[in-house]
Amino acid sequence: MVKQEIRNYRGMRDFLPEDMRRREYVFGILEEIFKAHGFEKIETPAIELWEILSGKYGEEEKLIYRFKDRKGRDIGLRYDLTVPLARVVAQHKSELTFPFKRYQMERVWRADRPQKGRYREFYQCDVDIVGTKSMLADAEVISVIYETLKRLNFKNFIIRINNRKLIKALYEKIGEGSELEVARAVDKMDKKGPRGVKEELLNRGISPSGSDIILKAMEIKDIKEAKSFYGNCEGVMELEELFSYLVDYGILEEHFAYDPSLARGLDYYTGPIFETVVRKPRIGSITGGGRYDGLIGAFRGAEIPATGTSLGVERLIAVMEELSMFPTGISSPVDVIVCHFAETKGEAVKIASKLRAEGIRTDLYTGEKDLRAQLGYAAGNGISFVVIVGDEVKEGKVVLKNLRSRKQKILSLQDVISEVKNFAEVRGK
RNA sequence: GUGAGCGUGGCUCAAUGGUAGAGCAUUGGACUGUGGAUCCAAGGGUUGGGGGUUCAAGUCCCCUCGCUCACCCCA
Repeated sequence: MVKQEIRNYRGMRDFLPEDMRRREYVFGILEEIFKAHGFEKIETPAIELWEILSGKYGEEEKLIYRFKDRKGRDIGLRYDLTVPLARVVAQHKSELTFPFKRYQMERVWRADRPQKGRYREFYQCDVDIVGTKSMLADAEVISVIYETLKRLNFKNFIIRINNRKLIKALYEKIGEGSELEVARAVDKMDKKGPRGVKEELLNRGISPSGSDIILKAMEIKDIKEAKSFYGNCEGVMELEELFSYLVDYGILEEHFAYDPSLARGLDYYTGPIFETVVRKPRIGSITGGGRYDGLIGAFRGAEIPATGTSLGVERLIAVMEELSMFPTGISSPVDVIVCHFAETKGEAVKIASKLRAEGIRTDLYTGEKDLRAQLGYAAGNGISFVVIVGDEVKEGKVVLKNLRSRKQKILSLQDVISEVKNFAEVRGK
């Protein structure tokens, strides 16, 4: 037999139990918040027909995993959850009620080169509202982002907000290059500063005077200034309305801001765009989204407006890990483990069953090692309570040992149940 | 796609161009009911792969594959 490589395909990860505990904690909170805002969950296939995916992402299209099936049909792995949503809406329009609020938490694939916080297979969590042009929908989406981050205990985050219409207006104002080139250059403000952006603009063939106008627009600090710069255009009015709602939602001003340099790479955005950044671990954006009124129309004649965001769970987790933001309570999968000796295995099974029937999360030691090793197993899994089934079982008693305090007592099964339940409840809060 | 750094037992890492090693893990034995123990012993490697320089290469050079980080772009 030829020695085979045992490894993952590049950019693909295995999630071991320890990883999954943290992941499910985050997923659970996301889902809780989505549901609390009236969003419903859907799922769509990993594979889409190529024609569904093609032409939606601009230059990003080269990062789509593309294959042929056995009959030579052109297919691809989904690149995000927004285009599949657009297909679903176009395809099942008559079965949906609008405005349609849905969330989705699934894998997406990108044939990118991996690096910190970036993988070829990763989960995205999308929340979108389809079928309304109201800025209230955009505000609702931003509120979900805000509530989620608050709930996960994020402190230093800022939701940057801009409007594609203002980038377009800026491009029309100077009438040089293309909207996309202006967007690309302006987007580098964060990393390269004004001088770097100017250089980018000049390299892209935009005149010095045009560049100066753009740089001036980049100095705009708030929506009021934007109004005097752009006039009473649609882009400004939308943002004005949006910002007033954000205040109504109670979103603190330190957590959102008008940012003229936010552009976002994807082609399909048409209105307000937003993304969340954290200062501390340098990891790029943790959420990104915006309004895409034209995308669904690309599948279906009639235009259906939509807005939404994607939350980058992988990056949320990366930040939380780096800043030790996970609560300690999620370290143990069970409340109690039942340990036993050669002569008491049968009794141990019965006791474990009774504990489980009481709704107590119970592990039963399934190995063949001695008590010392069984306690080691319990400690290694972060389990708080051990029930030791020994000779005392003849008198209807077992040993309940608390691994944290190292104290133990001989109790009846009833007393064990109430003691463990008590503890589990306290910890649950 | 571009650039940089790194590849040594399953894992973490040693080894001036001069006999490939340690710790952990694994397996067997000792230890009969209290925190992954301890003691004894064993197995495990074409130093990612290929070529070159040299009396001699884990070490130097070239190619290739892989990993990591950055750029581009993105979550």
